[in-house]
Amino acid sequence: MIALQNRDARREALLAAADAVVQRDGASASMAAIAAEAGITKPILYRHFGAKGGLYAALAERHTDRLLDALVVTLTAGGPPRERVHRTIDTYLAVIEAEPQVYRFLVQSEEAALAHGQVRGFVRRLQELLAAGIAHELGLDPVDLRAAVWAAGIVGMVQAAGDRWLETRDCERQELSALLTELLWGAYGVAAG
Amino acid sequence: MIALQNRDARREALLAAADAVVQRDGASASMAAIAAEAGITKPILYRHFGAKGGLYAALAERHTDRLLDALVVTLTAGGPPRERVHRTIDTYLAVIEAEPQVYRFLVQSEEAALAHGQVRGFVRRLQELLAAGIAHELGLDPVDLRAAVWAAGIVGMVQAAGDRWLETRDCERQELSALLTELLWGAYGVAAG
DNA sequence: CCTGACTGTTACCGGCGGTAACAGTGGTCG
DNA sequence: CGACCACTGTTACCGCCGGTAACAGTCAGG
Repeated sequence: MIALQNRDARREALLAAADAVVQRDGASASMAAIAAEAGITKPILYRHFGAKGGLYAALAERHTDRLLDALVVTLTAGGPPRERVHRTIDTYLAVIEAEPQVYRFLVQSEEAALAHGQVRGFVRRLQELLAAGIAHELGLDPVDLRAAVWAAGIVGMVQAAGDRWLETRDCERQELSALLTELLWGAYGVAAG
Repeated sequence: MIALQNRDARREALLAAADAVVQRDGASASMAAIAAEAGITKPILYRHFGAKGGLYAALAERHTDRLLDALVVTLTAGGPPRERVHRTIDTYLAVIEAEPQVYRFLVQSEEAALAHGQVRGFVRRLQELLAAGIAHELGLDPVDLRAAVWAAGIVGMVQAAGDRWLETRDCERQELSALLTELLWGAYGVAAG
């Protein structure tokens, strides 16, 4: 039975079409639009992905895996902690700069976050990844409260600043990542006293 | 003409009904459900608020004004900067703890954020408020890039950590606000080296 | 040639946001 | 008094969405 082989290829093609539509229309892409982009009709989409959440989950997984891999690379690279953090923040910003529509889809779309109950939200996975890194670096238990809270806070910090930057574009990317690294290293506390 | 007087009272009643439905059903409250809660039908809602975004904007404004007022009070209170920041974070957490549904509505609802193009998103207003505070405290220009970026980052940090905490509830509120204040004062940088 | 699995379609369902068009009601004028 | 008018309220509809049932073509294997 060669159907299974074609099935996977088809699934990839459908995901590519969905990706194109999301990049064009934003997170409000409708199933009919995605089906039209792929040159087919809605029921085929539903046969492949179940509900809309399934498609969104599969779509999100592709991008999150890519981004998380890139972040792991920079996070686990050598060098002093501060430079490593700076490079990691910059990597994140570079990705959201290159594909803002995809990024908005990952972060804002409720469907992607609540998808299938299986693929957790992109932000959640990022927090967990960073929490593990922090716990390892500080010699804490992997499920330490401090590591988890700080990871969530740092992810939110970079994400919110990145959101704002995508809309204002009022500085160079390097400058933004430098400012955030400073903030993370206590520059605000020092300046405020 | 006493209609105008009644109009405002009616508007308040409708907002109260919408508030009740949102608190019960979350951000996915439908216009029909809100109308039913108020004992009327949909077109009346639309006559008062235009589109759904208008209602959501009005609803958001109520809560944001209350919350922003509370935050301004703690932010502008006396005391050393670190204690002030700690108290402000704790105020924010207390509010989202007391009314998580309202909070989710304010932060997650796209309608509230994009509402009418007029009432900007709650998060945006919070960022601007904090940016002004930081710029004032550090003696910077009110539109200084550093203040804007840091404000956005800090708001995102507290919000993300608060989100996570609402779901896990794995510590006391005071502990969480203390951890976030530490992070803001550079504890992570110090620990990481 | 018939059966059955697979791929594809059309046509529908219920629910949503939003609106048009009409019905009741009570003041204000000639 | 009746004609008018502004206002409040309703029902009934539109188009779009996510999701699905039911049917049509195609092709392998007995």
